Parts: sequence; structure tokens; C-alpha cells
Amino acid sequence: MPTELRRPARSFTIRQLCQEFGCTPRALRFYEDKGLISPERDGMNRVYSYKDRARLQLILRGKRVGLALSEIGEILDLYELGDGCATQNAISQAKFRERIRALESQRRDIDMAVDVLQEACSRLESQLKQTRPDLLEQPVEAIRPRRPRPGEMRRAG
Amino acid sequence: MPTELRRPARSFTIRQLCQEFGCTPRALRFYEDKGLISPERDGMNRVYSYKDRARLQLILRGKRVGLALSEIGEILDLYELGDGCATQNAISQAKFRERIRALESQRRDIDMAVDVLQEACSRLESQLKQTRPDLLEQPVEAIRPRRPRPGEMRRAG
DNA sequence: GCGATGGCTGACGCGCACGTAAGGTCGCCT
DNA sequence: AGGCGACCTTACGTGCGCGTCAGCCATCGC
Repeated sequence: MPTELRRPARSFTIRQLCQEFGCTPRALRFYEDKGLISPERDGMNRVYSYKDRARLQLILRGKRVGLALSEIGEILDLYELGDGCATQNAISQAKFRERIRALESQRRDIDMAVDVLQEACSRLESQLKQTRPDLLEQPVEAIRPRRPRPGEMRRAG
Repeated sequence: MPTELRRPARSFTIRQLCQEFGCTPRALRFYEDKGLISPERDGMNRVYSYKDRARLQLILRGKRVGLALSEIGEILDLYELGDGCATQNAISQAKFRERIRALESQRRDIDMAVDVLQEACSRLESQLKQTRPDLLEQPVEAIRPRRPRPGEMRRAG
């Protein structure tokens, strides 16, 4: 395919994709392990195409909305088959409809959560205006950590 | 407060809440372990008030939108303090603002995912119309399970 | 020649959110 | 008295999504 002139770099290293999408090589290899993505190889090195990149994007999007990797895999498979067995397709469709309903309910949850948080924020804001206006609008790291609560675990960072 | 007449059953057993919200006793005890909820006791038995029930509802909502239990705990704490230490409040507020941004981006992801799934569904639908119109609109269980994919795990159900 | 860099393959470890026995307590029914 | 059903605690097990470490090429620049 002499498309090299039009696509100056139509393939990506594992690092490039990781940088672009903010994930780790380990994660990509993990997805490959699970069959979600299957890059070509140049010798031993993974070579990702635009298609792989698109799949990765869908994977990460799916993750962010709370889909399990196995479910994401099913969705990705759909784009491969096209004329697969009918009962399979019926199952997929039914599952997808379920998923759509779940996602829509999840969106409602998000709206409610945003409302809750926003109300909480404005409550805190009015308090801070009275007590410590210097701390308003500061990012988390600029303020300082605090003591852990009982049963609370520390996370990375 | 002589409200007993208006609230015929102002407390709940662990089972009642579990049935109402579709979770397990183990989960509720786990949340209690983490300090997210603190029901009264009648002897050894847990007795949940309406307030506990409301907290549980927030917990489950938070979970569905991808919050960690520790984060949910922070949010719940907010409703208890009212006049807590200022730096704490500033941290909370900053975290909440972050969370709001994350949730809004998550909502965009959901919209995209719904689009993807809906397009996929209609693709499948048109295929099924040609091949197996009898399978249209069937729920998942009515169709039949299939072989697991490599690396795919079974879940409850 | 040689370290730095980047990628690879196992394989073990971890935090989270519970599941799952195993065994004990309590009130009620027969 | 005996058995049940609902609840309890303690404690170990599990699935997921990676992190991390060890050990091993290949290549690049000096």
C-alpha cells in the first residue's frame, strides 16, 4: 500500500499510545491479554495501527462509564463480525439494549450526583468566604493533606 | 417527637433495606465497617433509621457513577459537620470540584457510548430482520447462552 | 566495548468490594 | 425441649485491573 506519503506515521509504538491516552504499557498488554486488542508485531515489538488506536479509545471510554473489560470486548467484537451467527447477534443486541438502559439510568445518577456535589460546593464556599477566603479556588495539592479517617486507605499520589 | 403515628415503621432491618435496594447484608456490613453508615443496635441486631436509608441510597448512587467508597465517605461526612475545620472544607471543596468535572466528562462518555451501542443495535436489528426475525426484541435469557471467549470470565446470573 | 533506552515475557503482589463458609446468639413456634 | 429463621462475628477466598519487579534482547550514541 503506497499510502505512506499521506499517512506519515500510520503506526504507533506502545509508548506513543500510552502518552496520547494517559495509560501505561502494562495496561495495553493487559488488554491484549484479554483479547481486546491485537497489534501487529515487528519482531517482538508491538505495532499499533489506527484501527488499534480506535479500539483503545473505545476501551478507555467504556472503562470510564463503568463497563467491565469483558463487556467492552463484546462490543468491540461486534465491529468485527458483520455477518456472524444470528443467535449470537440476537444476544448481543439484547445485551446492548440492557446496557443502554443501564447507561441512561447511570446518566441520571450522574446528574443527581453533580447536583449533590454542586450544592455541597456552594455550601462550603459560603463557609470558606467567612473563615478562610484565601483557600478558595485552590487545587487540592495546594492546600495540604490531612489525617486519614478510620478505615480509609491511601491511594497513589 | 410524637411522629410515630405518621411514620408507622421508622426503622428497617438489614434485610428490608437489602431487598429495597437490591444489595446484600454483607455489603451493608461492609459499608458500616468502612464508616459510611452507622445504624443503631437492638441488642446485637442492626436497626436502620430513615437517615441511614438515605445514606445508603447516596452510597449506591455514588457507586453507580464510579465513586470509590472512600470518596463517598467524604461526601457523606460533609453533611454531618456543618462547621468543621476550614482547611478540611477547602480540600473537600477542591475535591468535589474535581469530581464534578470528572462526572461531567463521564456523562459525555456515556452519551458517546449510548450512541455507539444504539448504532450497533440498529445494525444488528437490520441483520436480524433478514435472518431471524423471531429473535427480535427477546430478552437475553430467552435466547440461550454461548461459548465463553478466551480470557472471558463468568459472572453471577 | 558499554551504558542508556525501549520493548519483551513471566510471575508475583495489591487494593477494592465484596462472597463465602463456619460457628454462635436470640426470639418464637410447636 | 427442639428446631427454625434471622441476625451476628471472624476470617479467609475471589475477581478485576492493573503495578511492579526480575530477567532478557535489540539498538543507539559515545
